[in-house]
Amino acid sequence: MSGAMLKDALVTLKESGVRITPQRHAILEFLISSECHPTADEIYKALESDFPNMSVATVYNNLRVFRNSGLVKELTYGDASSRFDFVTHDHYHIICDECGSIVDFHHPGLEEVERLASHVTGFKVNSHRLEVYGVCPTCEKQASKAN
Amino acid sequence: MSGAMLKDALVTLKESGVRITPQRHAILEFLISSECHPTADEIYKALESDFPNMSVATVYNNLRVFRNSGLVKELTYGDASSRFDFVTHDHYHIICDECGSIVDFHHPGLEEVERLASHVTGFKVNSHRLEVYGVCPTCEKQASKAN
DNA sequence: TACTTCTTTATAATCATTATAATTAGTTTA
DNA sequence: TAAACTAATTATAATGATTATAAAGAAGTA
Repeated sequence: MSGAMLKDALVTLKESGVRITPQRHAILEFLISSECHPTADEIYKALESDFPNMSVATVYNNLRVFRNSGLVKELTYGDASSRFDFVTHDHYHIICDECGSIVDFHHPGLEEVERLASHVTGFKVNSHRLEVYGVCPTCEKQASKAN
Repeated sequence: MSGAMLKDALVTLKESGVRITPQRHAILEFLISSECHPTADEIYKALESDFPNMSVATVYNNLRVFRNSGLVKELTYGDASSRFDFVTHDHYHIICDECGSIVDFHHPGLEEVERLASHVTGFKVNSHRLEVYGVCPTCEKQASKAN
């Protein structure tokens, strides 16, 4: 399960010539075990006790390394902090407009949309990004209580 | 065409109690006539000659006003500047990984995906965001020339 | 062990966006 | 139309995420 995922990730890195440092190991491990798509700062804070001297720059640098190796996806939100998601199987995100919580859901890939887009625009398609927005059950409950 | 769109937009604003200032008029007009999803700064620079004293804050403030009125959509990209898109009919965007250019394309709404996401997660769905990424014909051509 | 190279750290810089306070300008009402 | 009220604009400073830089440290290699 998650142990194997970590091992695979480390192999992938090594094969592309990236050194495995304790910091990289810890960041990867935290990302894999994390359920909540952390920000760079959350990772930094979570590892503070184990790595009191680690710099925020190290977190950012390594997240970029992981992203370039295809191990990690960056979820961007304008002015707010990016969130980082360890890539496992394909999934999409649904995001609460009220509290910002992110939940995974699975759906077959949208190849048909990619094909149409490519056909209409002449682009060579690489990937797509899909997010659904709404109100999570918790916030929905609180809203109905308030009324 | 675009004249009517501007008029409609002004009516919408007035009806929701938003004052029509020369700056707002100009920003809206520029957004509607623009084909290229400008950033706040691009709008600011484009209107500099007509409004030499206008502040960047004014551009940001008004883009937020327009967004809250549903006239404008904000396209966010992590660290980079947001881009702003006057809402006409529903369309999606395809974005070049090389040069960043954004092209519109039309596709029926993804209600089926929204339904599934809602069913699986228990969220009440409000909206979704879909973007396709790839390489535009221009960049593709340059790449093949380089080889 | 010495050397080269990559990584980390600490810190400063950058840049988009927002907050603040003072001034100006729409809008309303007498 | 003019005073009065309120919202909008301006100029500027502040914020906060991310990146650049340079020096110090650690990993891999001969």
